[in-house]
Amino acid sequence: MSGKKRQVDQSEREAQSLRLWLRLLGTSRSIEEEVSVRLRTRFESSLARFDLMSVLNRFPDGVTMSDLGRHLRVSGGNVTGLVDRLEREELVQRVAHATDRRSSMVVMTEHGQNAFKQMATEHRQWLTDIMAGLDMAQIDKLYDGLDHVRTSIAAEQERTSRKEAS
Amino acid sequence: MSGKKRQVDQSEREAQSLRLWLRLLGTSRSIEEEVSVRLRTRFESSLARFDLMSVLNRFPDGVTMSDLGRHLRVSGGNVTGLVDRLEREELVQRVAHATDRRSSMVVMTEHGQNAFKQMATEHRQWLTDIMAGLDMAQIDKLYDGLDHVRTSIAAEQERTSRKEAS
DNA sequence: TCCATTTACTTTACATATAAAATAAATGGA
DNA sequence: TCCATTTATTTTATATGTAAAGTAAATGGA
Repeated sequence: MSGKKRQVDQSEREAQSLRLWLRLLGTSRSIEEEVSVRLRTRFESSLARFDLMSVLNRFPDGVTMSDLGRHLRVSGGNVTGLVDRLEREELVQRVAHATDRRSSMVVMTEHGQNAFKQMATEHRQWLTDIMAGLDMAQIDKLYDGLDHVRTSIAAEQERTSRKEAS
Repeated sequence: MSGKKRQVDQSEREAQSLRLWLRLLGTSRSIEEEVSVRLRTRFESSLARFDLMSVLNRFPDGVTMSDLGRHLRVSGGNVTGLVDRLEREELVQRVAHATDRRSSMVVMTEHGQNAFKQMATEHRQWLTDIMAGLDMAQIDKLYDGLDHVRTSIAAEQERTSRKEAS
């Protein structure tokens, strides 16, 4: 009878995994949507632009286009378009690279820095408001739980890439 | 001195809320990317298409364009484009509404149903593999934690909409 | 030095997303 | 019945995303 039991467990595990994923995706999209709407209505901006400016804020000396793509985990073509539009609004600027003529360093303009500071302050408050129903212990537990998922994804990707290589 | 203590707590709460959001977003995007890549390479499909077909699978008698938009939480224009492309590949079909000439019912074709069944089976297994590092108790706890966030978002949206109305 | 290869970035074609305007049909009073 | 309003969908303009091809510069041996 233990064969049957294992089958039921496996099916239950699959159902639970799927349910967790759908809840995770739904929660994440709800917050993304809420934050997107606020960035648009308050600042005529977007998550993509805010994320890009966050990276530039962390590296005041500038970041190359390709490093931007790596930090944001998006393609080079995407970075080109985002920087083009932010540059048109004079929030960021491409600066010639000192030694590599293929490369450009992207930096925030002073206008960009001021705009980002305002956005970051409000953004922080929005997230605090959104999480207001959880106490600090719950937040910590959830954070740790998500960290387990992160580790588990990495392990699965490791398994998959090893299988593909063979 | 309790004023100072409260300030520190508040700042700590903001930092934790932001950290949780960044982890939630990162985890969700990692899985989305993993699933997207697999849907593309295995089935030449995408999350958007899979989600749309999931709704049609739940409602075998068909769903109107506007109901599709509501279920998927996307705009009408987006639904039009997705259904156009799926219809071109004969995975779904627009059928005239029985009584409302403005409306069309979208249904899956038999080809679409077969394709969806295959995708759903593998999709379920992918998520199980991705969550393989967590035991069932951890999955349940995480699910409950995310449910708290869901409730908290709803409460915040309630607060915001009440404020805007006044 | 020369050149094959790699690296950095842009361009192109396309999918997916929104908001806003357009179109057409249904609906609910006066 | 008539018409103002609402509802259902599409169209348009634009942003954001990818993959793949193209361009130009750097790099690392022979």
